[in-house]
Amino acid sequence: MSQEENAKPLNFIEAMIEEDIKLNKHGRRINTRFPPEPNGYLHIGHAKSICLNFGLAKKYNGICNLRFDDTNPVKEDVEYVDSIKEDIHWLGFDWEGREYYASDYFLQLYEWAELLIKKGKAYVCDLAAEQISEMRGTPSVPAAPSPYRNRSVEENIELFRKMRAGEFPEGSKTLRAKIDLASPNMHMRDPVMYRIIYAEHHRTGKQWCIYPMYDYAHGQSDFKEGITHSLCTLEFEVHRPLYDWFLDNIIDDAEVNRTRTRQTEFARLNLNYTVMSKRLLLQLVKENHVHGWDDPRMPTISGLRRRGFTPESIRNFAERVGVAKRENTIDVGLLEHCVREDLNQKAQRVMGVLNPLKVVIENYPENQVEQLDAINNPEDESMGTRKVPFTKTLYIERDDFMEEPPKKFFRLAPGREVRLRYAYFITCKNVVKNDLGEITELICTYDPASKGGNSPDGRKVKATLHWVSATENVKAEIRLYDRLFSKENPYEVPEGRSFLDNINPESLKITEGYIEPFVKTTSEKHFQFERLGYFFTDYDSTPEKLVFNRTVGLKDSWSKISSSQE
RNA sequence: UGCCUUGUGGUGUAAUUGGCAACACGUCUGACUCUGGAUCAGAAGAGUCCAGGUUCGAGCCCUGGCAAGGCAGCCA
Repeated sequence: MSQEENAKPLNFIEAMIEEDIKLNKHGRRINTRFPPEPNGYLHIGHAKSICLNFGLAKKYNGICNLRFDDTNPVKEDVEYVDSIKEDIHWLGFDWEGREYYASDYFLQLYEWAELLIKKGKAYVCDLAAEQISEMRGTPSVPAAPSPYRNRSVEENIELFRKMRAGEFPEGSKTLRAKIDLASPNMHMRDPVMYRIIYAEHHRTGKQWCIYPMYDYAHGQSDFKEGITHSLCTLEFEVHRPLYDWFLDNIIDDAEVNRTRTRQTEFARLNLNYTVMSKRLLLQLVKENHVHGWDDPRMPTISGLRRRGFTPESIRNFAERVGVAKRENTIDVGLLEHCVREDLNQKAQRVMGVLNPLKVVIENYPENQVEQLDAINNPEDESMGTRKVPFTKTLYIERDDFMEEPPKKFFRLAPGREVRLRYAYFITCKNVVKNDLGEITELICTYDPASKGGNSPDGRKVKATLHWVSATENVKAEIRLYDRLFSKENPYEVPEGRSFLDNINPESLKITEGYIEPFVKTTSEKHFQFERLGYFFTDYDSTPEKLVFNRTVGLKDSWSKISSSQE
């Protein structure tokens, strides 16, 4: 551990771990786990948990397991386990072969269930789901006892074995823990441990027709793996007494129980301008509001990856949001800041014009093509330089010209001189318009002495524009992504409307752009289109048809000024 | 309604045996600049949910409120 890391304040989980280490609670052993249910794609909220669990293990010389919480075969699928593994690896973490499944422990769990039955701590209940629900009472009214609560151990064992053998129809019986019907904690009112489901499990196939509930599986799985710190989100807080109850009643060794796995809860990540629940993300996909789980507008890890986010930027983000127990909503601005910070250091610079305005340099030779030197990354000299072709007709960005420039607009205007990056100073001489009065092209002159971007007489210009040759360029499809929702809180809707009404209609704009030819010859994938933003080569991109996704725009102080002037 | 958890600048996160509330993002200045980017320098912005109490001194301790979230699936 470096001194710098040492100096950083600890979050409450780190403080707890350091205390445990000091007390030698687990013999200096630290073992965390990341326990996704394979029923959906991972999102940025999971990334926080992944960074936390794997990060803690790394920091304290421990290990972190990957464990799929696959106790509900009707919702789970291998498609999801594959994507989850890919995402974790992409984020830069490795479980080093410790890939486990709750379903690995089905037999052990079953045997422990028989143990609890024999101890008189569990019973087979014939009540239907609705009946159990009705009899459970309310937080202030105790539950009514199931009429099957006092079956003999022998009868319970026999029935439970028959459940396992497939002798009863789905939903007809459950195995319940016998705890406390009057507990103010609803989870302690004889919770269901096993239910009958005749569904094929993605790993165990048709081997089982009874499946353990989360509460009955999670703590024991942690215990089996020797997990020392079991971290989960706040909503599991009320489950902790149950987590402990099962282990307390299964394990007879007091010393083991003193030092065994313990659950600790932290607040999940929320981001504004997006939704984070798997259910809602699934709905967006199924109803085609987005183009799949990896749509670059999705807060999924695969979506962020396709958008052009880097693992480093996401890890950094997870670090900055911190870990605590209070509910929070992070500004997406922070996430965006983290990618810019990372990409600023790494991205290949390139010039591209998205909304072209034709410029003719009237005093430039007709068919001349000059190859000018351009710097690949001013933040990283080792990335070298490239050539950019300059010709008589060029494109500049329409936004970079104003016929009647307001105060503080420094760019091109009639009679004004600006620099074309890495090229020449040009002066706007004439504005050409069509019959509708729309500007169709600009007639400019250039100063041959300013080649490379500086004038020998020391003349200064106030602006530097990006540009691309109108004849020497490559066309590309540009996908301009923006926030998926136009409301900071997408759930905030008038009576009877849904979060879908808050989808930002401008979250995706597809346009065509002109990029300097270099973009076609490089193997780089992340680019900064100078003065525009960061762009990432989409999976759909081919040598014949380049496709770029806008990851995020550059910080733009002019847009602030111009919008405040309105 | 019962139980559990949480209340610190706009947003997050700190404040290690009580000792002038710190850091990041954002915002606003200014410098510099061949990206109105980056970088650098600086500023504004909370007196810690409220009310009492203990103390020389309370964000931290005590008492009483208030607010927000969670829990009543054979989901996780």
